[in-house]
Amino acid sequence: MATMRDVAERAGVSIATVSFVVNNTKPVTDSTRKRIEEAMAELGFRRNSVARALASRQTRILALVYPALEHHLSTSGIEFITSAAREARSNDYHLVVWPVSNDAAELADLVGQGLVDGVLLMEVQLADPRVGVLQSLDSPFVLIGRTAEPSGLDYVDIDFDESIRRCVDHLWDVGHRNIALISGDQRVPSFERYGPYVRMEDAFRRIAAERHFEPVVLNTRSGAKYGREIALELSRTHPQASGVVIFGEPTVTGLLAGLRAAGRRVPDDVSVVAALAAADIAYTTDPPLTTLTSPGVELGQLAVRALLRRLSGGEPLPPELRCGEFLPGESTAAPPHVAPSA
Amino acid sequence: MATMRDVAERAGVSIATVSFVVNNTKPVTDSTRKRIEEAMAELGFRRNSVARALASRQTRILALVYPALEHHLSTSGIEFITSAAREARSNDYHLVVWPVSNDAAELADLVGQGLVDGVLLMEVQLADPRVGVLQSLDSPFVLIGRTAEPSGLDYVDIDFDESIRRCVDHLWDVGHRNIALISGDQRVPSFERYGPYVRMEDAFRRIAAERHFEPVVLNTRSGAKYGREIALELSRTHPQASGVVIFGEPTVTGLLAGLRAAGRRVPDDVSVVAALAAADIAYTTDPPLTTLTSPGVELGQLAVRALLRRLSGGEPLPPELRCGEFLPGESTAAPPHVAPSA
DNA sequence: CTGAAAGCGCTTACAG
DNA sequence: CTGAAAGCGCTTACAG
Repeated sequence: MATMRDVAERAGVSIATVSFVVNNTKPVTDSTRKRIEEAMAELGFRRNSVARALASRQTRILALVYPALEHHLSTSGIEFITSAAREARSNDYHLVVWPVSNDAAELADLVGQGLVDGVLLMEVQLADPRVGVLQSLDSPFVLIGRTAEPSGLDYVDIDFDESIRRCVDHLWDVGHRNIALISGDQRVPSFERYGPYVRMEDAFRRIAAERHFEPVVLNTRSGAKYGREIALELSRTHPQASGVVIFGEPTVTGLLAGLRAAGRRVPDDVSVVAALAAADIAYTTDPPLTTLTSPGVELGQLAVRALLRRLSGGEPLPPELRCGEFLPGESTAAPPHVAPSA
Repeated sequence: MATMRDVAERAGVSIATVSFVVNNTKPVTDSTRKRIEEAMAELGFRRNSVARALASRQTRILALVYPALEHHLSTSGIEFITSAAREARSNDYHLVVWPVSNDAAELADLVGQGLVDGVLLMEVQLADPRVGVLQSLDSPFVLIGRTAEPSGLDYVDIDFDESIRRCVDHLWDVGHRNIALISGDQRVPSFERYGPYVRMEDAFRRIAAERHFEPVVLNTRSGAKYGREIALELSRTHPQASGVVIFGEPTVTGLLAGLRAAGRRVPDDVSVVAALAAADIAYTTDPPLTTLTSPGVELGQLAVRALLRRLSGGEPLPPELRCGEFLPGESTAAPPHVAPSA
């Protein structure tokens, strides 16, 4: 591999001047720039990114941290990663994946290596020990999600309030008055005070209060298997619930299978809205699910932008909350024995 | 951040000696080792990985290359990535994600930066231009998948032959004689001569010849939507097909929805086997799918090991072909109008 | 067993 | 506009 020294020699200039044209960081006469560019082309020069990182004190590498053991990555999680990696690349950054546990020590160890300029933190808990670690190490970071008190922190997150509102509104509008939310199970260790669960439930209760209906909230672990089980529980404990908003891609497909197994027809007996799922999910189910999609792609991009802004030393970007798209399907209809409201 | 120089000063030794204990690369007396370790602890020393990379000429970073635009990452793709990242970490390596197109120039550009010690190449085509690039750049690499002529190359791949055989055997054993394979669509540009499609179809035809049945092969783009469509096409063009082996996670769920929409019962009218899907998929469908799982986790680990072996300069690891697990579900049964063979 | 020193390939004040 | 030189924080022959 040709180095800057090789290029400089061939072009008859100093390596500093080569650096100036490679990085376009100082004015250089057209003629010497041309000589240097020719030399680079002839030698097939490629700037060594490690040497640059050491000298410039920035690696142009970002880390994506997610607790892989504890949280299965959903389709939207995948979209998020791919989107973040792509946004990073288009800014000449790299993205490393750190599937570390939700444990602060390992994260501190990794950040301490000095390999990355900043960190994207996925699956944030309301009280997340990793935030303190990052702050004390003085490492720039952006949360995907947010803590209980995120003021002053950079974050992008799903707008749970608006998301749940749209799902409930849809059910309400077609006539449902007995609406249940199926959220996640906070008793699972790494999901204690898990932001999405808490925020969805809060939003749901708030909306129920506004609308004067009795909120039914069930909690289940994530996974198709558990979705199947919760379908049975719902039918047993809340047979009157005619509309269901459910979070989690694998869980909702399990729910449909479970409802069918329990002899309950969708949407004739029960209407189901899949909240924050992939758009594709409607095609995978019968009937096609009414879906509020997850804004994974958008959040991935926004998160990287916020982090890059922070790295540039510029004015931090304001937090962003995003909602997915509402895609009507065939899993929702008027409740049984009730005429839809005009 | 404390540097080796700081540690050396505090311990009253040279930085070389500090390096020897940090890397455990030369014998050091117990007493001076102890002094150095104390100094490191007191200063909270963490070795700077960028400086090490420059000096030692290895970054200990691996790249995972996948054409994100062209190929949607499936659940097993994610399992693969997470598994690879974890195996890398447990060997003190990092994994960067390069969602680059299937285009050789961009890959050459990235590798030329010298950021990574080696490359994992996903979604390999039978004639893959990226292989030549990597060879000419002299960059160690491992294929996930393989080209038409992979001899001499390091690779890990799914054992398509055995996978398809297991799926067909299962259908055959319960009495099916009209068996169809639903594979991918090679007319889609980035899937031309895509290894998995070609190999599955070849295997299927070979098995059909052995068993003396007429192989039906349909091709469809990947995605739930297309799965739905292919269900209709299958019913129209091959109504006699009583058993179906289908590849692709989103596609199979679409197929089930489409079959139901077409009024065909699973497994009473048609038996369906999901080949190389996530184990979880059975829970998401009604009936639960009979599934041959994808060995994503195992392959991720094997691929990284093969690459690390190559980097170590040791004897290359032999290629590995892996099959998933066969998980009987409820989507397969004896064909209609035919008693199962004793 | 330990140290002095060169060097990895760049960037970046500083001078001119 | 261009160059000489220090320095980023390590590793690694080479000596002793």
